[in-house]
Amino acid sequence: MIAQDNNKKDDPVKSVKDRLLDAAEEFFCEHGFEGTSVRDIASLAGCNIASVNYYFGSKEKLYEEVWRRHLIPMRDARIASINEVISQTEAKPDLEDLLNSFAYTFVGSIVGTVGSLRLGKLMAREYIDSHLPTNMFIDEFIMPTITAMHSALMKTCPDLNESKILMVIFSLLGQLVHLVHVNTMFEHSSGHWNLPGFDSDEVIEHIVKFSAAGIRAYIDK
Amino acid sequence: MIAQDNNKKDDPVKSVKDRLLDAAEEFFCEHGFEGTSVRDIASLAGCNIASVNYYFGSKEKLYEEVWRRHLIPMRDARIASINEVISQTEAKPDLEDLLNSFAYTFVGSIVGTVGSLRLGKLMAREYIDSHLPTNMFIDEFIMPTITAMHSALMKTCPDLNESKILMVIFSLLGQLVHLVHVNTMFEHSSGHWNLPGFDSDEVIEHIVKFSAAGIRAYIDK
DNA sequence: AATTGTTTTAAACTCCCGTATTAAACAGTT
DNA sequence: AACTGTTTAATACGGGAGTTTAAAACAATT
Repeated sequence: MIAQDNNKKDDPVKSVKDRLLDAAEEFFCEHGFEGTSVRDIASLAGCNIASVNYYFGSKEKLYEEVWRRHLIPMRDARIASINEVISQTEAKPDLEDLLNSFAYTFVGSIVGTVGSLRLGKLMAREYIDSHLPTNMFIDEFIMPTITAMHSALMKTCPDLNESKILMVIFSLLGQLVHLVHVNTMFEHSSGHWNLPGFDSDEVIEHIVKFSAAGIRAYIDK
Repeated sequence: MIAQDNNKKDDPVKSVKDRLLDAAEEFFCEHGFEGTSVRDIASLAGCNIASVNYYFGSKEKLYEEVWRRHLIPMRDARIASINEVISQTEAKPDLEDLLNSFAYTFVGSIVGTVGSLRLGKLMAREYIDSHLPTNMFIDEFIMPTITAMHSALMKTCPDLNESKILMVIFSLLGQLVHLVHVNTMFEHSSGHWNLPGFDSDEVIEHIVKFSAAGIRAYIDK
């Protein structure tokens, strides 16, 4: 038998279905939906081409499965990190605590571990052209997170005009998404333009300070 | 001869090369590089498939040409808007003026006119998986803009620690890029989740106020 | 009018795609 | 051991991709 390099067939513990999901995730994140073939996936998973259709029915269904594996846990982790801060105390929670907790969970669930690092790219791709069922990404993922942050901010900053809350969430998300993008870009650049001293923790610390000041600009007046 | 609908063959003033560039831009923005075929482009331009290779050599080269048409003007407009503010007065320029001018130029050059609206999508796609020559996007476009903004901020906020300047530029760009992304998303959503009162001008006004406060958090201490 | 160089055309070429088919290998039960 | 349902395997199918080719159409010059 010809040796098959660079695949995951030898992993004895994972089932074919899981190996397919892992391989699909890697390829979808790296090259997008249209950019990856079921042959690529099957080859990396170390199994036959027909397995994709056998286990998932189609390439689209496999893509959706890849998403569902992480979508719900990510969303729940973010919402939980929000609720954790605002339920710690009966009194008004600290703004910096809320921002810090949310920022770390937001970025950490994407770039934290090596295995889920690529999810940032997957998210960004889905932003632009969706291959998921209609608005599943927005409705089941983005909106619940925004809603949780919305009520948390109302409790943390009672004096903040409600019409401005969406704005500050917008700014916060913009910075965090940008951080994820930059992180994923660095992963694949040839490295000749890596910014000096670009440390994720440092950037998060900055985002918290920067955003807290931005939010308070609407309060202190 | 069979009538060819929905193409631009009838435009008498534009050359085949320009029609190809227009058609390619439309398709590349809408469906991405891998998502569009040279047959689509040629059909929309109202010319033969072989014309793409005849005039541009390859699909990749055509894509690069599409970029170059807008890359340089956009970059120059942004840098000019920065320099305009800081050269208006011999004294220290106003921070809000700088941010406001840059923000409007940044967003306006992408979503301002109908014709260049799609550039937001093109940018967003290029962020994720580049089909341009290595780092052409970063080196020729992003970096010069950051550098111009860097020196402008140094002049506007002399007390701002230089190590923090990159951070605040990061935050500013993150919010602006996010605004562009959201704008492009709304363009193609089914509209059932359009945020109430999401007005670009209002958001820019917010970003300026939010960011100015964030920047001053590093100064007033 | 003939010639030359350029542009446009239709068709073919080669390659890879997602999926379907069919049979072989396997695992568990009787 | 034979049967049964599940999983893997090799292969074929129809289609679309980017590119190339060679001839036709055109334009300009002599």
